[in-house]
Parts: sequence; structure tokens; C-alpha cells
Amino acid sequence: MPAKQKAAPRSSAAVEDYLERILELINTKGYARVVDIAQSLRISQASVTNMIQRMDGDGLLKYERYRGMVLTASGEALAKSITRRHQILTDFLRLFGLDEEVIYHDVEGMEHHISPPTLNTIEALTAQLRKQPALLARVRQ
Amino acid sequence: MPAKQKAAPRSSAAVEDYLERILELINTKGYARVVDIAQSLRISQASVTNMIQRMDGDGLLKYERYRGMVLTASGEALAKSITRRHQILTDFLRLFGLDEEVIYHDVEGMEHHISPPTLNTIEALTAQLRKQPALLARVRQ
DNA sequence: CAGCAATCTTAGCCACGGCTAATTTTGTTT
DNA sequence: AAACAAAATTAGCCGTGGCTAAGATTGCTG
Repeated sequence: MPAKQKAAPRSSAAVEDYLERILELINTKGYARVVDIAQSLRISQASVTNMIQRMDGDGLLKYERYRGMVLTASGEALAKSITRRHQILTDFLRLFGLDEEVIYHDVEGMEHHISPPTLNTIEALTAQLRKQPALLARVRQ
Repeated sequence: MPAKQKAAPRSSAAVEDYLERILELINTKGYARVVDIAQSLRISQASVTNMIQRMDGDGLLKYERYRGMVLTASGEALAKSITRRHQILTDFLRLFGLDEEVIYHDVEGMEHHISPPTLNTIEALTAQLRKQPALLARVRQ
């Protein structure tokens, strides 16, 4: 009998942030190093090492000391859905001429708390709003 | 010279949740007891006592052991702006026929991360969307 | 007014997710 | 290959915000 799975304790906002950055690094550089994750999240390397080890234990990635990490299938699937969610929210807020800094900050904060039905709704709303430039202009004031 | 203020260390999501409930209790029952706050937030009374003492130290409310609490002017102002923000987000999500449970959950999670410009935009968007029932119907599918 | 139940507080614990400082490993450079 | 720099890890710490168990205070009620 294989070892029991941890029954996925609902990944935290912090874990989601890590997954997002790791996938982005893998997509752009081919691999994700501790030092790059640390820089990207603006936290210490030590904190990254620590979290990576927890994520290995949770089955989100495979990690070998000093050597590197790869996302597992479930880690990658999760990272992709997190990235998609981030993109949908960013696309939505960009409709209104807000500062990119504000958009980034708000998306970064709220993305972890949007459920699938709400996300789908916002996606559909964005599509509809793109066809309504006059309405968007009024919202922008 | 009066004692130095703590320079308001950007109230956390947890503190905002407490303020929101305390104001609501005061508005509906006239006062906020530890036991009611605990029930409303679904946490233990001990945790509430602990947090209330910190919020007293931060100048958000005045608190007397075993006796009760009142919001300070700054605590009340903060609580009101938090409540307003909550309402604006709820009004927005209600446009789309989402389940009340989902709306409540998502607002509860994301409200702490919405900046004023984004909030104002969503408020304006809600007003515009109310005049577009056909568009809303399409978003609802 | 004595006793009891409700409420509140304290003490002590824990996980999370950061940090710095010190150490270890790796890889490059001469 | 020795030395050095960069990267990674470990050890030990801290604040936040939960928890339970035990004790203190309040207020009601017989």
C-alpha cells in the first residue's frame, strides 16, 4: 500500500504566491532557483528554502537539497489555475484605467479569495464590457 | 506632552474583521460583548479577549476588563469605512445572481485587499451596470 | 444573600511564515 | 586543485492569531 496522502490542506495564500512565481520562473528561465524565488517575492532565501521543503512534503513539488525542484502534476495544475485567476482579475481591472501599481497590488491581495463561480462571472463580465466602450468611459469618469 | 501614538501599523485583516463585527453588534444590540464577537467570528472567547486587548493598545477602542468596550473615534471611523467597503463589494457581486454564500465568502476574503481607487471604480461600475439589465443578463448566461 | 451559571480572563500552547547569522555545498576561476 | 564567490541550508528567533484548560468576576435567582 502506498503512503497516505496529506489530503491537501487547502493551500494558503503564501503557498499560492510561491506556486505562481515558481511557474513563472520555469516558464521564462526553464528552472526556479531559491535565490530567484526569494528575489521575486522579496523575502529571504532562508524563508524560501523553508517553504519549499514544506511544499515538497505537501506533494506540490519534488525537491532535492542543493539541487533544485520540479513541480508535481498537481502542483503544476494548481499553479496554472492560480496564474489564470491572476490574469482574469488583472484583465478586469485594466478595463478602468487604474494605475498598474494599484492593479498589481489589489490583484496580488485578493486573488487568493476568489471562488470559481465569481471568477467565471468576472471573466464573462470583462468580455461583455469590452464591447461597451461608452460605458467604460463613464466608469472611468 | 501626551503619550506617543503607535503610528497606526496598518491594521491587519484580522483586526478589520473584528472592527466590522463590533460595529455591527453595536448597531444592532447597542453594545459588543466578547461572547457575541466570538460567536459571530466563530472563534473562542479567549482569542477575542486577547485581540480586544491589543486593539485597546492600538487605540482602536477603549476596553475595561470584565466591563466592556467602546470604539474610539479613529476605531469607529475605520470600522465605518470597512463596512462601506464590504457593502460596495457585496452590491457589486449581487448584480450577477451568484449564491449569497459565495458572495459572502468572497467578499469576506478579498475586502481587506481592495484599495480606494479600485473600490471607487467598482462603485461606479455597479451604478452603470444597474442601468444595463440586458448586459447583466448576458453575464449571468 | 448565597449559590450558580454565564461571561470573561489568564496561562500556556501551537502552526504559519517571516527574519538574521552562521554554516555547508556548489561551481567557477586562476 | 585550491581558493573564492554564489547559492543553499540550518539553527534559532519573532509576531500574529488561533486554541484549550483553568480560574476569576459578574449577575441572576431561589
